[in-house]
Formats: sequence, structure tokens, C-alpha cells
Amino acid sequence: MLDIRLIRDNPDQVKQRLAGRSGDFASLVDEVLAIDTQRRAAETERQKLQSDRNRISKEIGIAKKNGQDTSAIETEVRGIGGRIEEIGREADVADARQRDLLLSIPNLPHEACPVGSTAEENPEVRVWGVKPDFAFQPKDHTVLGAALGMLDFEAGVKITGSAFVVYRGAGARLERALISFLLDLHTTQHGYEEISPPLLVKPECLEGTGQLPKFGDQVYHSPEDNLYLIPTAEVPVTNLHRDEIVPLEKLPIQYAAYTPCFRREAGSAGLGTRGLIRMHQFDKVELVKITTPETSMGELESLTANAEKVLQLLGLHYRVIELCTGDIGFGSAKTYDIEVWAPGQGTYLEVSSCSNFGDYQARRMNLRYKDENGKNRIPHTLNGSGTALARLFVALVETYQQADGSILIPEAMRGHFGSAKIG
RNA sequence: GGUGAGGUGGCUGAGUGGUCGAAAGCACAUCUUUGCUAAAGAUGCGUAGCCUUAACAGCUACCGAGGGUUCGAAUCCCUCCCUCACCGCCA
Repeated sequence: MLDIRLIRDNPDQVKQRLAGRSGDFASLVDEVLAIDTQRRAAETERQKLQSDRNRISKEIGIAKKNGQDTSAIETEVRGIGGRIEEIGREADVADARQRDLLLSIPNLPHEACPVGSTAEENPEVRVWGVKPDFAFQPKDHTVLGAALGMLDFEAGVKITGSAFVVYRGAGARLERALISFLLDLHTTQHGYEEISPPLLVKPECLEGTGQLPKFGDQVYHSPEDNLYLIPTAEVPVTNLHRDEIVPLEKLPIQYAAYTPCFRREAGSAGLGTRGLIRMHQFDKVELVKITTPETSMGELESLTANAEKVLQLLGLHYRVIELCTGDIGFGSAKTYDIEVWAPGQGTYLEVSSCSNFGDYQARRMNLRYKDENGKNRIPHTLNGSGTALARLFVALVETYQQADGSILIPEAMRGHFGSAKIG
């Protein structure tokens, strides 16, 4: 969430920065300012009354010790108690309301974030490799997957429902090999610590990373336990340090985590998409960093490069785009998307979204660090997929398909997969 | 799931209704002194909010969480959560 002091001191600047986003947040800013004034007035009044009560109660104690009668003074202070309760309730209501409002205001896009209103205005940052040439008509991964007994969409529907899939045989093995390839790369080459977190989290975790309260309809929820299935490993992993003060020496913190991800995709237009492109459950290796504010933009570049390395090693053609202010995520200040080429689809697929959240998430989850002067400061959090699995699977299978319907396994993966070819 | 014990500042640990935000020790920081792989002493050392500010200071809240009793709660009462131990169940 945004710092209330920033909003209080520079309301116009805040509104202007938010104006680049889709949606109107100026009125929310005004509302927060109004409630902030109310809240502080009530708070000040409450504290003054409490101070009075403390002072008088102390006097009563002393008087009683001296054997004096205190009934008159007790009656007086009883009245103060009533008023404290009344004004205190007002202050608490205003405080809760202010927090709610702050939680529903998105992050300010960074100055460096390109201005634009829709995805069409996202600038292309760089391109790696070229679209592969085929001497035949490349097939779709669903066709290849069915022919080779790797993907069973009917079984997914049978046991759970649409947009769930069963991987089997070489498909299951390839998925598993990809996961360990990604984890090994990031932990041994890029300096990330491997994390295997719980897949169910408390609501405060989702609030910390920004999914709640606004996007509650997108996550699976178990009401009996009040636990949520994670939509991304970003949630449990970033929240490892919720309510903590991290020592400076530990920064930057770098975590890599493989988890399945669960998304309801409520109201999503893409749910009808064929194959693995948009599932309710998919695997992902997520990269998370916690850094000082001074270094976070540099860390975003290295995090993105770490994710790109995956595609380079696998020899998959991709491009990197930067999201404009109108397309950027709720909590993000700056975001790169990595899109891999899928020949069978004839389109680029988003396999990674690398974002710098600035202090937005850290403030929500009360995460701080001690700087060199021993002062508590708010760090920056970043995350990016390194990478999303189902779509990486698609790109790999479609790119390396052969005329006879078999699939070659790229050199870098063979050790993990155990053979050079499927089919 | 059952029974028992317990949750106090970075750590250990006192504190059962009134100058307790909390003794003492450890750790840490600065300074002083003696000196040399250290010792002694002094001072400081939690978090958040409010009010002010050039800065200091001041005030309020926080002793697992939330309620209650009281003029006044770390301390009494209720509910919940968590930790540990043992038992039960179990991949």
C-alpha cells in the first residue's frame, strides 16, 4: 500500500501518477485524505483524554495510600472513561476505513514505466533468437501430446473439470524434468535459495502481496479453515518475512520456489483456450527477491535475465516487452513480460512476468530492514516467473517437434530428462 | 483429537491491582580508564501512532490475540491462537 504521508503531502502528484493506470483512483485518494483528517483528530482527542485519566488515576492511588477519601474524584474520572470509549470507537472505525481504502489503491507506476493505456502500447524491449523454420506444417501441442500419450485433457475433465489436465508417461516425466532443470539452474548458477512452501496460506498473506481484498474471487478458498490455495509461489515465499525486521547483511534475499499454482480465472475470456495455455492449475518456478530501495531496479534487470536464461538454454525464441502504465499489475511499479514463441499456436505466450513492487508489498506485510544507521526502513520486493511451466511445455514441444511426430529434447535438458527424444 | 505445562523487550528471566514500558543478567552501541589478544566503569539501547519540530522533547498504545471487571490491569475473569511434552490417529 502507499504511504499515507506521501498521499497527505503530495496528493496531486499521487493522483497524477495513478492516472496512467486503467481505472479511476483520484476519488479514492480524496476519500483517504478526508478519513485521515478525521482519524487524526479523533486520535488526538482520545490520547488527550487517556493522558488525563492516567494522571488522575495515579493521584487516586497516592491519595488512597495516604488514607484520603477519593469517591468524588473517582466519579469524575468515570466520566472521562465513557468519553474515551466513545471517541475511541470513532478513531478505530476511521483507522480501519483508512486501511481498507489504502489497500484498494494500486501502486504508483515507476517514473521509468512507459505511459500507455492498453497492451498494444507495451514497447518491445528485445528479441532473442528467431522463429524456427519447419519443412512441414507444425502441429499444436494438444495433437502432439495426445499422439505421444503425454497429455490427457479428457481425464482432467473427468476427475476435476475443464481446464484441468493429466500429464502422463513422457509428458509427466518432461514436466518433472523441466521443474528440476529450472530449480537447478537458479540455485546453482544464479544464487537463489530453494524454497518449498505450503500451498495453502492464511488470508493475511494474500493481503500482504496484494491479491486480497480486491482479487478474492480469483483464488480458491477453504472456508472451514479460512485458508486459500496459492495462485503463485510469490504469496507464501514473499510472506516468509512478513512482520519481520531483516538485518541489512541478509539483503538481497533471493528465493526460488517450485509450486503448483491455482487460479479460478473467474470471468476470464481466455478460459476457452485450447490446450495448456490457461489452466486452473499449473506448475511454476517463481523467483523472489527482497532488496534495498537503492538496488531494486538493478535487481529487476538481473531477475529478468535469470528468467531469460531458461529460454536461451532451451533454445526457444522469445521477446521481452515492458508493460505500460495502463497494463501493469495492481502492486507493480515496473514490469517486464517474457513471451516465448509457440510455433503450433503461431503466437507468443507469456511465460514470465518480472516485477519490481517497490515498497508497496513490504508496507502491506509490515516487512522492514535495518539500514547501516540502525534505522528501520522498508525494503523493495520483486518477483518473476522463472518460468511458468505449462506454457514452457507448449513452446518446447511445439518448437522441437519433428516431421515424424517425435520430439527432440534440447541438449541442456537431456541430463534431467534422461533421453534425447520422445516418440 | 485428548491431557498437562507455558507464552513478558534481540536472548535469559523477575514481576499477582496503583509513579511498571516493565528489575536483573546477557548481547549490542558510544564514551572513559587500565592496558593488550582482554578487564573495569559510565551512558545509551523495543515497536507504532499522535502532536510538534531546525533539532530535542512531550503524549498515547503495545507484557501471545480479542473481549470483560476497575478510577486504574503484565497482574483478576472469559474466549481464542500458538509453542512444548506425552497419548491417540495417520502419509
